[in-house]
Amino acid sequence: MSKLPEKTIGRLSEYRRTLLNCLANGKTHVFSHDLANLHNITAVQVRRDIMLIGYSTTLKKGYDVKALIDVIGNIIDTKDGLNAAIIGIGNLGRAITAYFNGKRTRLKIAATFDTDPEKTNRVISGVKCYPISEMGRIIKEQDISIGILTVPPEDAAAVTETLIMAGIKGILNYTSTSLNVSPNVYLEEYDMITSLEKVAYFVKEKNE
Amino acid sequence: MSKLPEKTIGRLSEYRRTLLNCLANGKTHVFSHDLANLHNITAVQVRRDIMLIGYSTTLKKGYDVKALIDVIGNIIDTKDGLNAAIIGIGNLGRAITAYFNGKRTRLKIAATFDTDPEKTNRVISGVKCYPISEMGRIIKEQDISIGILTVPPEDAAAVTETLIMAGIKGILNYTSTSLNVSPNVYLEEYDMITSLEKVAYFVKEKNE
DNA sequence: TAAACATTGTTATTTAATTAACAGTGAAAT
DNA sequence: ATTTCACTGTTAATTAAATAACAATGTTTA
Repeated sequence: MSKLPEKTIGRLSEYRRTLLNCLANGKTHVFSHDLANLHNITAVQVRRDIMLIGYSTTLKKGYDVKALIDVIGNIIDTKDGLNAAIIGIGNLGRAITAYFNGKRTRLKIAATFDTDPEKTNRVISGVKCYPISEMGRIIKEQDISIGILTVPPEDAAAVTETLIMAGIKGILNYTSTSLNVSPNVYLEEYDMITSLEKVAYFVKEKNE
Repeated sequence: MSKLPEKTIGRLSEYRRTLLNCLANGKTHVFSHDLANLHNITAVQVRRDIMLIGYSTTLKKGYDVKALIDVIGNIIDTKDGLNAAIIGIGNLGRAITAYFNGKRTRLKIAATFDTDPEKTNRVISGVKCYPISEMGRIIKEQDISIGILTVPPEDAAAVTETLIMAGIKGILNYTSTSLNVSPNVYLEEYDMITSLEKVAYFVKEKNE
């Protein structure tokens, strides 16, 4: 089951979100073209992704929602779940924490970190905030394997080093500082300014 | 100059951010491999992107930082600038507004919208917040062409419809609801849960 | 000055991702 | 029944993106 395309992984996560909605609305089956419409992609794309993860149905009544949720879960989730931590509990850190927690069973934000003494040693957005100085210890104690960076750009490099020393396995970097990590740490970067500038560019393009 | 690859546009935005940093640090020239290292990509990729936008240098002392910033600006920015609006000024909306404004000269967040009367008709993160009921009017008055959606997922579809009626040209959607828009509106979607799940998947992969 | 080197610009190749094409098959319609 | 239809699964073709290869050229070094 290894070697799934990166893009497919992203879509599987999205399919699951939609499927969970379907389930909540009492739908038991869903067609490939329904999923496609809900995600602005083609039905072929959906079927191909689902083929790649080895699920298939003999019925012509669409995919079994529950079964498909489980299959996707077995691909994306680990058996025992993973813990993540937010580093920098400003507006963005809070947004992510509040938005995410409780939504998934096998992935959770277990701790947050900050330098500001006003924020540390309190519970923020439902999660305890620790001083960054204790980060190494807490990460090991709580078995945290993913770090989400929402610190000011000038702190990103130093924080990353601490994270890696503490044995973090994956980093999701929301700062505008591009990071350099060894290949055994998975790194995903996202910059909101770039996204906005991209939209601006294509808006300009369309109007020419 | 048209038909630049989408990925190139994203990288140009990132190069410019780095170049502005270089300028602030007094660097006047930068090698392709310097830019590459700063972005975790190859020097070939950098040179190719720069080739595509038609900039070149005869010197073997790297690219002229200032000149390159200008060339990228002429690609990405419009002459007169574009205005964007945040819809939903919760934690995420605030984070984006505060993070973005003032960073660029030809792109700015000109207004924010919310339904909560506690928030409306006040200045939040430096920008005036209007009630969503006035969105159509304000968008036209202030010539806003980009909408950034940070509302709860259940409101996304309705807000989008209003935006499009008001003549918006591009949408950056941070809600978990996937949108359906006509092809003359540029749509970019980003979901943080998906990103986090992707990181979790690849962390799992690496440890097998 | 000439040789060695470093750097860019560009074409060719490879790889990744998407889309098209279509065979197979159960369900519905006649 | 049997024909038509609607869907799925999968291979083939296409398109987009990244990488490799290398010629051209200015710079440094001996």
